[in-house]
Amino acid sequence: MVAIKAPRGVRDILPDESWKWAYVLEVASEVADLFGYREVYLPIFEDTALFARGIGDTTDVVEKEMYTFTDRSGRSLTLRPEATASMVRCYLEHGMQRERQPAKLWCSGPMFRYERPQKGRYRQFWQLDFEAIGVQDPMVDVETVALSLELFRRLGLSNLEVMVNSVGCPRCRPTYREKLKAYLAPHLDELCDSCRARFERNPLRTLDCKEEGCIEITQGAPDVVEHLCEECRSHFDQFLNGLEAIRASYRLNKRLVRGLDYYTKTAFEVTSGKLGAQNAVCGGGRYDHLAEAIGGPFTPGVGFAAGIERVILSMEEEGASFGERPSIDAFVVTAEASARPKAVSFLHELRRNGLRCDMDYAGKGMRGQLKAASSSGARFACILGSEELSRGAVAVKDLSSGEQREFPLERAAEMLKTILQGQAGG
RNA sequence: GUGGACGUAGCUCAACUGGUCAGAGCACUGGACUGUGGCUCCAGGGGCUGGGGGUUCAAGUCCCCUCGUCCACCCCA
Repeated sequence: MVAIKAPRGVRDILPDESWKWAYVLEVASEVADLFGYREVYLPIFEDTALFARGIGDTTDVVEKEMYTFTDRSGRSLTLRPEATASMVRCYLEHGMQRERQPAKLWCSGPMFRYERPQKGRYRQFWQLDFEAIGVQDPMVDVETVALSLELFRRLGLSNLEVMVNSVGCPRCRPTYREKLKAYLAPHLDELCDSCRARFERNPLRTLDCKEEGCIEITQGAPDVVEHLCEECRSHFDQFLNGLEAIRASYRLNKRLVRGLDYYTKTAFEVTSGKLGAQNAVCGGGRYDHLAEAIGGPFTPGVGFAAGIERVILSMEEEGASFGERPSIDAFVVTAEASARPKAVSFLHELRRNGLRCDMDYAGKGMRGQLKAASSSGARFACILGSEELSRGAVAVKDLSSGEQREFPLERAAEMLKTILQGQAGG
């Protein structure tokens, strides 16, 4: 038993799993390239005010889920709960408005939220984050959705549902908000506790409630989409037309209200039918006033984040491929311990030729070394025996067929490389 | 933060109503096979039964606390 264990809600990604992560990140990187998104590496902690102002201080994330601490100089810092605010901060800080717009950026990395852990929900979790900052064109919203769908398509996810909605803007939302409140007011005592609390602070969120009673009440509530201002209405129509144009199947979900304050106009979420309660595999939308909230000039933007843990869980549930699991080409074996220096130099030679290989360092006998070769998954065992060495040769055994041949020691690396490349090529 | 289930070797799990119950399989190590793996057989290492307290002649088994996991709520990725 180890004395100190990993804190609650965080976990180690072990080798049996890490190669799957590498695959997802590789595919994400390819798709980013394909869509013209450039990668950035952002800090994992930021000034607390960035999130408090950017995300909104009445949101659950800011109110009760942040890992906030004071550093030695007394500054309040917070482990990022999401990446969008950081991305916009990065854009503003580096004056990217001077470049061609929109700035299309992506990043990946861990996010932190203090929540009760659950399947697909951790306190440290990884996201892929894609943001297009600087323009209001609804076609960018379409491209954002298209990017997420292409990413999931390449990852082999099929059991997905895309939900879209528009949450309006600071011009039309207040009007709608009042209409909604007026509608809800007479039913106030029938709503659940949390919805009563939402009524004042964020009435739109009552639409998102899963309580039977609340769902029933909100059934007849005024419709967000019906109350959009002309600009939002037009934006939403163009967005939906764009989705039709790329033949994306989506579902209009009038109850889709994102939990972060900065969303305007487009909101969307992709859910996986293969997950449990935490089934959102990606979520995002437009945030035209986020930059202003954090002290910058008006800077529209749209983007989304995908949860890597959930993507991988869904892929496993759907039996999707993670590409080829890394393995070894050759395992070097010595018959006598005296040949070990020779083995080390041979191993080095193989590696210089690009062959993935290994040898035993645990002092096993020849039999044990071959067992190790076998369980390592190596294609070949290269056996350095005194007889072979005396003729300047190495015995190369194909571990799947059992066939064994002798190669001249100084040409073995090259010959093995040729054999392996020949197979890779066809 | 709320509710429920659970916590025995690295992993998957046994141990009737508290009484040789601390075990098996897999994995690991070694051997049968003194220079040839995968199969088989044999042997071995490894657990203060998550931690702490209590009840009892006796607790893995009952009670309390705590930590953690899982599921759901909440919320979201």
